[in-house]
Formats: sequence, C-alpha cells, structure tokens
Amino acid sequence: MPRPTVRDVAKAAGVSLATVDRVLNGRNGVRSTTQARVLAAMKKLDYERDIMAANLSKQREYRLAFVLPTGSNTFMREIEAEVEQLRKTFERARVRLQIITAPAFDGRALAETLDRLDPCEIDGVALVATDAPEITAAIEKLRANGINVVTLVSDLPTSPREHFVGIDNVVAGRTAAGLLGRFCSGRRGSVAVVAGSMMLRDHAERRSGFDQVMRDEYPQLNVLETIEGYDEADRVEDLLSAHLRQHRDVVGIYSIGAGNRGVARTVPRMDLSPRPFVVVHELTKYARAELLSGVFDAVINQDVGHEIRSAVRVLTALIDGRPIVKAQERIRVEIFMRYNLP
Amino acid sequence: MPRPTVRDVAKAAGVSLATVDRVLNGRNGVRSTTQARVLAAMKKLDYERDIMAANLSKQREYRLAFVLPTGSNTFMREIEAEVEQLRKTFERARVRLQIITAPAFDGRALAETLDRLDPCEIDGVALVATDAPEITAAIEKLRANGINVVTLVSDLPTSPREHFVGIDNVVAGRTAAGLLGRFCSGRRGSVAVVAGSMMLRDHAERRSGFDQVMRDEYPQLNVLETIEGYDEADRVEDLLSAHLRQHRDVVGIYSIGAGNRGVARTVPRMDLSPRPFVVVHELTKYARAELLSGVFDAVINQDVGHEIRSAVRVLTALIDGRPIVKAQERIRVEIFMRYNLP
DNA sequence: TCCGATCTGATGTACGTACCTCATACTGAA
DNA sequence: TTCAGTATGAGGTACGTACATCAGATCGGA
Repeated sequence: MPRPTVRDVAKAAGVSLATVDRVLNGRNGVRSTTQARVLAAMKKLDYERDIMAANLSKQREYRLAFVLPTGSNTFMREIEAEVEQLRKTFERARVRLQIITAPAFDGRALAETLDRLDPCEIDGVALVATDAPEITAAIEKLRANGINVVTLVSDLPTSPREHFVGIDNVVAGRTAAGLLGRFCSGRRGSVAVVAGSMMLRDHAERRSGFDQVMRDEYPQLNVLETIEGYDEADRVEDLLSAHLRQHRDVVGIYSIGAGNRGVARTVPRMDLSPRPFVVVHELTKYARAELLSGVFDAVINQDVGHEIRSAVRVLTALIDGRPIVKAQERIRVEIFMRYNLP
Repeated sequence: MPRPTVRDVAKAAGVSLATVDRVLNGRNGVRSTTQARVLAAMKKLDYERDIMAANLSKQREYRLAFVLPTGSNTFMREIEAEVEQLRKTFERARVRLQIITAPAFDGRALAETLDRLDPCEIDGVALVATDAPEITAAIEKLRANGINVVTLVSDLPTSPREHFVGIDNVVAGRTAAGLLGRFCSGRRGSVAVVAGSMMLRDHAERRSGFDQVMRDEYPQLNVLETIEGYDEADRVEDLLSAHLRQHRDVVGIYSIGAGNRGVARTVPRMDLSPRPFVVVHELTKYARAELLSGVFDAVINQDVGHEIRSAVRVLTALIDGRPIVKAQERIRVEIFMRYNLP
C-alpha cells in the first residue's frame, strides 16, 4: 500500500486529474459539489500532497530573512555566525537565508527596517522583537503583504506573528532562581540582578519568573532591584561595583542577559567572601570561559543552532501551508555547569 | 544562479548525460580519465545531487528498525511510544519505522534478534546496545549485509556501529555530581548510588563521571558502593532501605537509571532528617511527579523525541551516503528541576 | 431551444534524477 | 586489419506534482 497520489484521488472521486489539481491548488472553475466529492475522496484515501515532488515541480525557493540587532552583543553575533554557517546546508533544501541588521534598543529603526522588506524578494521573516507598538504595526504590514513572520529569542505576543522561536523566558527565570536558591542553601543575604534593559520582553519575563520562585521558596534571600546595563560592559561594571559596595551581604548574582562580560570583570575584583554564586544566561564564549574559571556557577542557555533550524522549519511549513510539529519546535531551557560543557 | 544539475555537469565535462549518470551512480563502463573529467566538472560547479528529486525518481523507501529491550522500564516504553507517535510524520518522508523488542539484560537474546533481521526488509537499525561480545559480532554481521547501524542511548564503541545517538554519559555523571555537590554544600556525609546494572555501559559511564567530580571537588562527601536494582522497584526498595539504615549520614542520592520508582518509594518512608537531595536520570512521568512533589531535586534527561529524530536523520543520511551534520546530532544533557518542567 | 458562461476532461510539458535500451565510436590485441 | 570488448552518446520512460491549453460537457436564463 504505497501512499496515494493525485491519480488515486481522481479515480476515487470520479473526476479527472485536472479537476483534482484545481481543487488542490485552489484554482477556480470547480463546482462546489464536485469540490466536495474531491475533498471527500482525499480524506477517504488519507491523501497527502508529496511536498518533495511538489517543490520539485514548482521550483520553489524559500527566501527567508533573519532580522537581528546590531552591536556588540555576543549572543546576537553568535546567531549571525550560526546562520552563516548553516546557509550552505539549507541551500540544498532550496532555502536561501539573508541576514539583516537593525540598531539595537531602537524600536523605530527596527520598524523601518521591517517596512523596507520587499514582499517580492522575501517569503518569510524571523526577527528579534522589541516590545514597541511600531513593531506590531510593522509585523501586521508584513503579514498583509503575504510574508510569514516568526519572532526569535524575544517574543511580541500582541503582534500577529505566527510563531515564537525561543525559550519560555518566565520558566528560564524560575530555573535561575531554583539553581541560585539551592546553591545558596543555608546562607542568607541579598541577590543582585543585572539585565540589558527591561524594555526587552525576554529580560522582563526572566526577572518576573525569577522573582516568583525567590519570593515563594527562598524568602531568606533578599532580591535587589535590577541593574540595567544596556549591553555595555563598562556601565555594568560601574553600576554593579557600586551596588556590591552598598550591599555587603550579596550571596548570589543573576545576570539576565547582555551583561556577562561586565559581571565577569566585576566579581573577582571585589574580592567578596564568601564568593557569591553566579547564574547567567547564554553560553557565549565568554560565559564558557568564566564557567571554567569558576566565576560563573551555571549558565542557562538556548541553543542557537536549534533555534535557527526551528525558525527555518516553521517558516517553510507556514509558507507551504503545512502543519507545525509543536513538540519538535519547543526550544529547551538548557543548564550548563562546568561539568557538562559541550 | 540556480543550483547546477546533471545537465550542467555533462556540458561542463563535455560528456553526455548518460556518462554523468554512470559516474554518479557508480555504474561501470566509464574510463577512468573520463570519470576524472566528470568529477572535476562536478567539483568546479559545486554540484550536489538533488536528494529530493533523486528519491522521487528512485521511489526510495527507508525501512528502519528500532531494537529496544522489553520489560517495564518506563524510559524504554516512552521511546517506544514516541516512535509510534512519530511514525506518521516520518512516512511523509518515505521513512518506515518498525519496533522490535528483545529481552533486557540478555546479550545473547539481543544478538539473536539482530541476527534474525532480514537485509531484504531493513535498510537501517538503531539499537540499545548492551556491552557483550556477541552484540559486536551481530553488528558486524549486519554491516556486512549492507545494513546501517547506529546505537541508541547506550553505546558499544568497540563495534562497527557507524554512530551513537545519545548523551555523553560520563558528562551526565559529572553533571549529576556537580548538582548534588552544590546542593549539599556545607553538609558532610554519604551519598548513595542506585543503578540498573553495571553491565549497561551507560550506567557504568555515569558512575565513572560521577566519581570523578565527587573525588576531585567534594571530598567531604563519601560516595557509597553502587546498588544494582535490575529495573525492579521492589529490589531497589529493599536494598536502598537497608543501605540507608546502615548509613545514617546519607545527605544525597544519585539514581543512575532504571530505579527511580524504587527510590521515590523508599525516600519518603525513611523519614530522614535533613531530607537528602536526590538527583535522578530520565524525565519519565514518575520522575516528573516526584520532582513536583519535592522528593527529587533534579532530573538529568535526554530528549527522546530528539534522539529518535536524530537516529532517523543519521540512518537516512548513511543510507544515502550523505554527510552527517555533527552539531545537529549532538544530544544534550538536559537538567530539569520543578521550575523548568516542560 | 439556443446562447454564453461556467465547469470539466484530455493531454502535454516541466522539474531533476534514475535507469533502461540501442546504436555507434573507440580501444587493444591477435 | 579485423574483431571482440569496452566506452560513450542519444533517447526514452518514470517518479508525483504544477501548470497551461483547448475541446467538450453542462448549466442557467432568455
């Protein structure tokens, strides 16, 4: 019992190949009763279009754009490098990738970049969203132009993006709290929190998850207000140093994102005793080094390779009108310590 | 610049389509000088066979078998369920999956099962290996019959299997030690270790990684000898209870595999104070429940869905003679706590 | 009843590869 | 030089789908 083809459907429905084709590809000129007969036959035979044959025939190309923030953010640059590296692999599957950058921490500039995308040249977009109304509008415009849109790493659930590729950041924050809380078991004192900007939805969500668990399960730990470093190592260093001088009882540090280098520079210099436990996000080359050197205790990570492959799978499925395999597309919250570095 | 086809290669090499085809598919009747010219042209044009078109033409089907141990092992049964669930998805890509079971903890029976596989009906095999010489021989035989073989979950590196789909179990053991050590920070006492059988390579490797880190970094913790439970909950319960009565200073428990239910039953009954920290393997439904109930502190997991998809990707690639994307196929050592359960 | 509009069928080509047949060109050795 | 054997070319069909064209069927309305 090989899988059924259009021929089988045509035979079963008592119509010609041409008619099945018209139904299948939504061309007009088919009476609704005939269409119903064809659809019934497809259902009865459990017919599924052979995507490979279809793409071969169609000579389809998937032209996808990744829109990333510019700047020195190591994590973003690693995404960029990974896209470059995967480009050739994807071209074998007729997927062409393009990287487009837009100024970080600047909603208007990102919106303008999105507006400039030409629907004739792009079939799908994966973007690192920032939480601003103009982005929502830009995504709406893209969708209206027939471009499929997914968000990457940082979501914008109020927009009509069709999927989010990234971790559940509230869960990530809860995980950080679970680790830091257990690491500090027995101690009491303060926990410092460093982020890039609370305007970034992913950072805000992590903080919220972190606070939930800290409040409920580790009330003996006093979570301090967030330091916003805007991805500038010097700024993080200044603010965090001042913070640590002011709060001599810091036993743990949570770096929510975009500030790892600053934290790594500050902690050893302050010569604290006992050494605070440090949990950070994103296993960049810096984070890896600090894990090995013992400055960082755990890194919470999202696998960049998985995310890019997931974004490509989801976008091509959306373009084809295929269903998305949810279980396959869930991005894991990974935890690394120096013992399980890849 | 669309990707080159056999026609382009033929033109560039100054030969006919038939000759290119003969080179490409290893048919004979091509002078070696001509073959060299064709290969040179392929390289120059960066020609890559269009696998989709090739499969369409060939009407290729990939017939893969998953060989799993029988018995009540929840993890194995979850693999089985996942294969069932993914079957339909893979059939769209012309991959037919078959599950074959063989008695657990019995090398001879597994070898016989492998020997019975018919090369005319199977193109590739993924098996959960046990560490026995007859398995190596059986794998050699399969390979000699042109069947591609990968090991799943538990490896057999001395055999000619072409790939291992699973986590690095030494790293997993090290990770368990890293977690348990940090969780117990400040305490001193003993750590109990429960496994299925030290004959299983994955269990032995985990123990070895665990010991490395414990010895080097947590010398104040005394790691006890391994309890072997052979996947029988009652046996685990008996042995572990006796163990805990004998060693009143147990502060941590590491369940290496195939004994979670026994551990979960024993720990609350013993009413130990302070409650020992418990780290186990494999996020089965039982482990998940105990994580939520607070009996288990962390679960080290390998994602079954990823592993099956990886095994299928690797086997089909081997069958096609395509290269394997190493980075994509590395299975992660995942850590779950109650805060980041999916 | 007949017209024009709308459906439907029949048929062909194309995508890139695999595999087949048959004819012809070339090679090396007798 | 001739012949067997090998190399190569030319051309075809097939896979399952997409898409185009044109002829013929069917329909509703006048």
